[in-house]
Amino acid sequence: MANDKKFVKAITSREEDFAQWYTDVVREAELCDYSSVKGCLNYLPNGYAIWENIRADLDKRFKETGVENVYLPMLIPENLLQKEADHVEGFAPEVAWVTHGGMERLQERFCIRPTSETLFCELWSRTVQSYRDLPKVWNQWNSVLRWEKTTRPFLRSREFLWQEGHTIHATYEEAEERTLLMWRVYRDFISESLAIPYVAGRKTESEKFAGAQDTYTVEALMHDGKALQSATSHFFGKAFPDAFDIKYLDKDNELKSVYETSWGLSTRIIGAIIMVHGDDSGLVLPPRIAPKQVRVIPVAQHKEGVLEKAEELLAAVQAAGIRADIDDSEKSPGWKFSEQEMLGIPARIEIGPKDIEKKQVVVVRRDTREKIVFSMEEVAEKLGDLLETIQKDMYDRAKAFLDSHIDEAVTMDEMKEKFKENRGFIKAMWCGDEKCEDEIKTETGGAGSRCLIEDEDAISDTCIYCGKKAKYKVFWGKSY
RNA sequence: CGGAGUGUGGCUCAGCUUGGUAGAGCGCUACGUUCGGGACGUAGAGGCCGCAGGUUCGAAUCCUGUCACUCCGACCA
Repeated sequence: MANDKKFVKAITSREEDFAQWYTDVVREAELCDYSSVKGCLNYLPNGYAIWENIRADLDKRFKETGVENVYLPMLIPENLLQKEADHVEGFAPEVAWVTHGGMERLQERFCIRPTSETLFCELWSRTVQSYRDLPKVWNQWNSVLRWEKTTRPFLRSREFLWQEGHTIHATYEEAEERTLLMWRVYRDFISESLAIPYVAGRKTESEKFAGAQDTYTVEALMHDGKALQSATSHFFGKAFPDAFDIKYLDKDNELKSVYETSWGLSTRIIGAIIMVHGDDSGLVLPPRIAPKQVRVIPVAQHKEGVLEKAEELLAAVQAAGIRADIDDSEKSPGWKFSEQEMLGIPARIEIGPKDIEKKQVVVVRRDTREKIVFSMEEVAEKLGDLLETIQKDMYDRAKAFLDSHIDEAVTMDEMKEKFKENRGFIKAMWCGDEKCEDEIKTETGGAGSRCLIEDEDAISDTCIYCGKKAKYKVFWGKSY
């Protein structure tokens, strides 16, 4: 009777209904709460703490490359947004407008920023005059608003948190270098800190960011076989800055154009962490960004000395530089185990009367559920290594999953068949014609071009769809 | 924006077909017993049934309108 789980609410399994599993995890791990405004989230402590850690880690990496942080307004006058044609066209359908100030209708309406290229450019057009003012390598941590029709927590919300980096440079080469550098920073961050493997490359013409000359993407593979664009770095060339008339006087006394980049990573990445690492018991967080890395769970804590010993252990673990807490609530141990697993805390320490007697503790890994017995003295010092092992194993498992979901195809029939049996990425040749790209997406039931593959040998000479001469090798996949 | 669905204590839902003034489980509070994989007992607190009209002696229930949310598509970080 003690283990009768009839009334305990379990989350939906991943195999049964992946979308429902995702929603269950988000809710049960208390990452966020649906607000009264569609598509806007209440970030709860568990979810926001993950974002804070992502932010701290990434911000450090940015600053190591010379990035400076700034903050620009949330409102953009309509005329500014209109300045770059492709950009307006790209964002117009999904911007929200502020039309009134108090009771009075505004002469010119403001849009709530969907992104801030225009504000940065307007600022630089007034302030950049000399080659001595270059480059500008700026970033801001903020939120943006896009009036999405369909929303899902973290993956697609109307307001979302992100960072948007914007830079201008004197030369084409320098700007391009920066674009590639930030792309590198994202890839390192995502694989090293989040334990998420990826495929990466340049976007096709149709998949590029509105107004960009080149867009470089980092694509992660979710457990259901769908891709998630996890970070992007854009090279704008000088079209955008020229539209805003950003000009500087060079050493040779000539007025010259600047070259621009922008790059961003959003709270969407939290969705990737959930869908890459999570399992049927809930969230599994990579130790490096987990708000709490270890939880101490006393067993039979009412018994003489248990709680004291547990507190002692917690202090020792914290002293070793590990983010740890203790669950000394009145709940049963079983409940606490499940809770710790749901929250994705990478490891727990169980300590009860039997352990104290034997001067040991039981450490349980979240990712594998493996139980390891440590002596009381060594646990604090060995935990750090264990967390690193967990981090590495999580990456390796995800990498093995990704590798086993990458395949290639030469004919459409082969491609369609492979998308049916083994979702993920399929490599195939493409002529470069947007029509073929569209048709491939339609025929495969939604597998679009994810990115170009530019460092590998061709599979064949002809486009998989039309049979004409192939220009590109491409990763195709269904995506979020 | 198309298709489908749902709005009833904090949560999940029953009640609606056939109108009579609101229920269950979980959670919450207090006390007691428990404690190595989501414990149990007893006693409590908590809801003008999404909103606005209408029909009726009487509406959670029937009618009209409206708003919101969820899921599936098309569009997007």
